Amino acid sequence: MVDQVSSEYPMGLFLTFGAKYYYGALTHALQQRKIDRYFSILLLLGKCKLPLNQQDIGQAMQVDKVSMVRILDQLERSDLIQRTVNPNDRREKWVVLSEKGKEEVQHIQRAVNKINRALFKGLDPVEIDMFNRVLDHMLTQLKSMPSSKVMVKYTTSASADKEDAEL
Amino acid sequence: MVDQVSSEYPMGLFLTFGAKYYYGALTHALQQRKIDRYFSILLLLGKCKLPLNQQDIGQAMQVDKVSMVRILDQLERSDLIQRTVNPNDRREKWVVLSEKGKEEVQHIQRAVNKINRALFKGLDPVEIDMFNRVLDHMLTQLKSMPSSKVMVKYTTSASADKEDAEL
DNA sequence: CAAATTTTGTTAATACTGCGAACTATTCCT
DNA sequence: AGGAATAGTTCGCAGTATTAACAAAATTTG
Repeated sequence: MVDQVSSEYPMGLFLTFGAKYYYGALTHALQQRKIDRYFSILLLLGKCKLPLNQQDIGQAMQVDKVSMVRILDQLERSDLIQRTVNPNDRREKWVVLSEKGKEEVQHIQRAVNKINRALFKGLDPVEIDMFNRVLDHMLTQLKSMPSSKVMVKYTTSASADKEDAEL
Repeated sequence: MVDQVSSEYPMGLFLTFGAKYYYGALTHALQQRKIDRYFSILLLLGKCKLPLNQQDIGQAMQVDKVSMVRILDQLERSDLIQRTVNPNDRREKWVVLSEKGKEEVQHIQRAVNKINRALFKGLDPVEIDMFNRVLDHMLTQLKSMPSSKVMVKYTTSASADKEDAEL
C-alpha cells in the first residue's frame, strides 16, 4: 500500500484504502451473525422514523434503483426487511425492518460504534471533530465538481481472514 | 446520500462516498485523454525510481495478483506500460511506463493536484495537515484490526456525466 | 547435487455488481 | 380522457474479484 497519505496521489486512493479496511474489519466483527453486507442500509432503516421507499434508500446510499431491487430482494429473502405498498401512492413500496432485522441492527450498531471509536483511539477530541468537519467539507466540494459516474462495489469473502486481534 | 458525516454510521460509508466522487471528478477531468482508469498505478510507476514487479504494484495498490495481470494487460495493450523480464530473476517482470505512459502521467498528475487542491479549498493549512495525519492514523488503526477480505471496484461509464462546472 | 518447496506470473471458471433499455402499474398534468 | 412522469421490475451486457490450477524459475533442503 502506498505507505502514507500524500498529496502526490489521488486523495480517493487513501479513502478507498480506508473504506476497504473498514468494511473488512466490520465484516469480520459481524461474521458470527448471518448478515455480511448492506450494513449501512440496515442502519439507515433502523434510524429513520418516516417510511422510506426504495429510491429514497438508493439516494441516501448512492445506489441506483436497479441494484436496489436486487439488494432488497436479498434482504427480504433473509427476512431482514419487509416491503409494503404505500396505500397513498400504490407505485411506491415502503421498506421497513423486520423483527429479525431490528435485532441485527443492534449488533451492527454496536460493531460500528466499536470500530468508529477504535479508529480514533489516541486522538484528541478536537482532532476528531476537525477531521469530521474537513471530511464533510471535502464531500461538499466533490459533489459540486463535474463528475463522471463511478461505481464502487463491495463484496466480502469469508475466507482468508487475518488472524484475530483485539478491537 | 446520508447527508452528513456522523459517528452513527460506518466511517467507511463516508470514505466510500468520497472515493466515488473523487474518481468521478478525476475521470471527468481526464476524459479528453485516452486513459480512464488505473490512475494511481500509473502515478506510482511514474514516481518509483526502482523497477517494480507486478506483485509490488499489487501490494501498493491492494490489488490481488490475478487482477493485476488483467489491469497490466489493458495498460500494455494501450501502450502505456511495458513489461520486461528481470534478468536477475526471470520469474519476475518489471513494469515500466512507456513514453506514452510518461506523457499521460503528466496529465494525470496535473489533474490530481488540481482536485486535491480543490478538495481543501477554503480550509486552513493547519486543518489540512491535521486531516491528513488523522487519516493516516485511521489507516494504521484499521490495518491492525482483524479483517475479512473486501474488494473495492471502480468502473467508469462515460455517459451520464453531471453538467460541467468549474474546478 | 537432486528433489521438494516457494515464488511469480498466467489462464480458466465462477459469481457478483452497476448500467442501460424496455416494461408494467400507478399517479400527475392539462 | 389522454399523455407524460414516476416507482418498481426484469433482462442482458460489461467489468471485475475470487478460487483453483498450472508453468517456469528460483530457493531451500536433505
